Amino acid sequence: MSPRKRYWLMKSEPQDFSIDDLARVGSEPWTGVRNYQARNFMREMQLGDGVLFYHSSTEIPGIYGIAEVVATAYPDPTQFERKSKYFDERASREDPRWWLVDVGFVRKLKRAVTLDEIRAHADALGEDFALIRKGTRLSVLPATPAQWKLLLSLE
DNA sequence: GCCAACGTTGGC
DNA sequence: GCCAACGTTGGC
Repeated sequence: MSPRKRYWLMKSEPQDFSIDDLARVGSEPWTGVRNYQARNFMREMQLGDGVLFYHSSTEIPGIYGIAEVVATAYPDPTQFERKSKYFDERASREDPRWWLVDVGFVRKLKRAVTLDEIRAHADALGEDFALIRKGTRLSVLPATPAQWKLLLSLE
């Protein structure tokens, strides 16, 4: 028995990597996460888990598409690449520090669900939704089935 | 570009 | 173990 499907939200700056980029390449290793909490969430992910693809640091922040987990966690190769901006000299292949999953394109939303709209439903989403929790800047965070359903109903 | 909020680092 | 300094995130 495979564990029950779980849901997540993953942020990306569209100038670096957008939902259109994901649509073009099909799937992508989620490199560059250097936050332990976000890393730990990625290590919990299972094949087929649902991902809300969020655009941050852009004119209209919000959820722009749906993706899914297509490879479970493995060491982020950029931590070993000296030329990479994600290089981490404290990491070794025997003892990797950073892990990632591969994310696959599912579909774009018919229209974006903006951060403003998400905030307008803060009460229904509940205080455990980290995206709009004060002071939280996690780039990878969990969503409950109810939160997933509500967010996509705003599409 | 600004800056609030937060995480990490490193001296002590 | 404390905490100041620094770096990063991400909305505005």
